Amino acid sequence: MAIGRPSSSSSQTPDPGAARRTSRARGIPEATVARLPLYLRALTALSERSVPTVSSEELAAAAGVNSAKLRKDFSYLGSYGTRGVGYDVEYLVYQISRELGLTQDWPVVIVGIGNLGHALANYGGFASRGFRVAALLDADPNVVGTAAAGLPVRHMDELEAIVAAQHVSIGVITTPPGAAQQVCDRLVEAGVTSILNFAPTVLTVPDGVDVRKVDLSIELQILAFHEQRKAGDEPAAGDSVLDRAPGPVRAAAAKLRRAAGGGKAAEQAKSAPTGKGPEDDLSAVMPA
Amino acid sequence: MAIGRPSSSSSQTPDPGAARRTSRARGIPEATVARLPLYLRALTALSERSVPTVSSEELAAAAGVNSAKLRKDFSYLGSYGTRGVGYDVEYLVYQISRELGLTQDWPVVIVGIGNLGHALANYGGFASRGFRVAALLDADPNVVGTAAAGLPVRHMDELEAIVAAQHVSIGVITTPPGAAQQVCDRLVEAGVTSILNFAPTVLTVPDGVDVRKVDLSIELQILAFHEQRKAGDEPAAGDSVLDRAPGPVRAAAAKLRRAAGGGKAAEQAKSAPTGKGPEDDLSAVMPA
DNA sequence: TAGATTGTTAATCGATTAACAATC
DNA sequence: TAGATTGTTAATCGATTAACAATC
Repeated sequence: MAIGRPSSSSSQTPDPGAARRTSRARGIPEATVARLPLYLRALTALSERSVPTVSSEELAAAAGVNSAKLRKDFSYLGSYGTRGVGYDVEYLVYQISRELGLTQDWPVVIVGIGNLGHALANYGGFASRGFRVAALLDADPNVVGTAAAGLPVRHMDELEAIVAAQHVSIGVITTPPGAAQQVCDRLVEAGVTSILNFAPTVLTVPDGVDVRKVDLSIELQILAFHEQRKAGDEPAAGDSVLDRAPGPVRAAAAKLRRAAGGGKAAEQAKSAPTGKGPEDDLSAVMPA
Repeated sequence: MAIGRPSSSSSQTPDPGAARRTSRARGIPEATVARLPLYLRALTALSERSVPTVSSEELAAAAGVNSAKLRKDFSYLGSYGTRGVGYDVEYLVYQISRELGLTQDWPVVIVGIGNLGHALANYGGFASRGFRVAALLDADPNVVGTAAAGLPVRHMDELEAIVAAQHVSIGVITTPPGAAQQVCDRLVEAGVTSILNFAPTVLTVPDGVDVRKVDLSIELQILAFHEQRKAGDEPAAGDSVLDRAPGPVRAAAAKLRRAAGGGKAAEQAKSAPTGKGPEDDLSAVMPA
């Protein structure tokens, strides 16, 4: 009954404490930190339109949150508003930028230059927020040497030198899932302490390294869950009556299935789209 | 002090209630729904290795969560385990797939075929979970007619016909931010009721339409926040002593700045990387 | 001053976690 | 039976929200 890699040290999702404690040290809840970029984006748009001040109600609407939450969030940063008036747009842009660490330069490396790596390399929203692409890296000799977003793709072998020379602390992984842990290990070994992982893999990292994950398919699955419930409250086709039977009946059915060494449920599982196949193979998208 | 579009109806982030209530109707908390895809992925890997059963401890490690949370999550689905033994892998794959609605076919349209649209069109993780790309759409005549992932890119004008003919209920927006709301409106008008938005824009949709958002830059900003705190607990450069002064002093300083019509803080904000510039312009990434 | 809006309080709600009885 | 592991309970924690006093 062995499974894959034991979680020898901390991995991404299971240490909500690490990140939480870090921010709690300055008293800013993680949920608030996650919303600061939304506020910053809305404020930047106002700034570009030369709007001098904005109320919590207006800014909340622009950011897509409710105003009580916004005021609560801002209260963790300090008292930056003026009662009866609102918030000074420019000042708030600066304070939030500073709080998020965006007033400094953050060199990042992107590893795995497939379509997604390309998309990220070209993403204007990075550069405008202090993130600078220090290097694009790939293991594939056919990709190395090509250009993406005006930068040459360099070989993975140069990783350590680049990280050291440019003081890179943030790495972005856009490799196929099979290469992700290995790439992660090398990034960490080279000195990277924050990783943004686009590969559908659970990464294991030492304490002190933060991993965040963006999963292109999970959001779609969550949408499907809710969509299914809109259509009429019935479960999907291919359903067995047993699946909705009371607990004890279900448990007995499960036992029978196991005893039969597969049987009905296993057949259903195999006919389901999630059964087998090249799961999560992003090689077409993400050469490494 | 006017800001952009008033939130005439519900928009994505501010209605945590809508999605929550939908799932609560069947008793499954939203946080649990969001983890089901993680469990499914781990289980699928076990299934491919022909592992027959798995304990909550092992599966939790593979999915990157703690085992108490996993058992609690599974308890909302029913009693699918066997005490002393664990969970039947194939059966659980099927049950979670069914719960997420992945045992049925979900045709999706992708609008905006830049690098990111390409990456998504090629993403193997979609097809293997019941998501079928019904059409790729773009407004740019130079893009229309080219091929991506073996499919022809079709013109936006065909949107309504495609959605109707193929019963598309899920749309993916990978356009530049300026086009996103307009595209969203057309999707909704055509009958789409779930939207996955990659454009850095707050979308406004009518009740009954779900929007989820994937933001390529927000995760990086959250990492920067934590990274900044690792370096030593000092705020970034460009800092004023006033910024860390007690509340009343800060408030007074803010008032002075406003009275002076900008002054020090505004200058700092302008020199900060988030000040001005082509914010969120993904046109290089996402032609529409 | 009167009106407007912030910052904070307190109640509520949902999520997490450890512990353990139930039971295979 | 003895060992293993689930499913559930209850405590704790963090996040959300409405309401309103403070105050511009």
